[in-house]
Amino acid sequence: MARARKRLAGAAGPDKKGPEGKRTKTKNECEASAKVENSGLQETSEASEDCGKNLNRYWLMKSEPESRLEKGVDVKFSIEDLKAQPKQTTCWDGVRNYQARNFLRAMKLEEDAFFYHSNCRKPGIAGLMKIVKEAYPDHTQFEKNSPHYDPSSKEDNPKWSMVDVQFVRMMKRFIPLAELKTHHQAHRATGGPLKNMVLFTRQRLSVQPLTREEFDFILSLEEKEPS
DNA sequence: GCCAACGTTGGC
DNA sequence: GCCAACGTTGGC
Repeated sequence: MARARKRLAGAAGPDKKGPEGKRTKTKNECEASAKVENSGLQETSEASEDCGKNLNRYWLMKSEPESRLEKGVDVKFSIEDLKAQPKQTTCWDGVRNYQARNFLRAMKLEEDAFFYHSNCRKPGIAGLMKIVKEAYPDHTQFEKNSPHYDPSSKEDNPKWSMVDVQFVRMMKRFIPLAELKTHHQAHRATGGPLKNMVLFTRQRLSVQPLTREEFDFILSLEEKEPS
């Protein structure tokens, strides 16, 4: 059950109603399957380009590898902590942002996700994990002692979700945020694969999608010398 | 520790 | 429904 507390996502705090509702965007042509009902994030491509087989999506999930107390509870959870879990699996609890939650709900079994270290001395991508259980209610929203307790959420209509993730491997080398940013900035000029990477276009979003091109490009960086 | 970015709250 | 105040995220 992992005591682990992942980083909550985005602004926090209890809420009332949430910017839900007007989630309409959808890519209709692909129908039912992979629709991420969230704002106008990944505007173009992605979801729509592969109605055929790869409805697969790729993800980046942030967690804090260094100790920090939140309501008296240490929220530290690094990739080493994930490796140390039974079956190297944990539930990704504590996400309290609607956009991030909607991405959690869009995740499918076996999809890949980068494990990102945030709010630390060396921010960046540390490793790879995969989704091993699709979205279900985050129990910590009902736990009064949890830093992520949400008194406005009711058991018969849970507001927040989580998925289970399993460690896959470490990156062959750690990919620092600064390096990703350098590529992002270059790609904005050249039209390269990281030009729209959500890590830079939507700050503070702790669960985010990547395109296949972004995912593959980042994997290719493993083979290169640090820039 | 600073502070920019940005989501949320609540008065009006 | 606008928008200023406020709180959080997270790099530096």
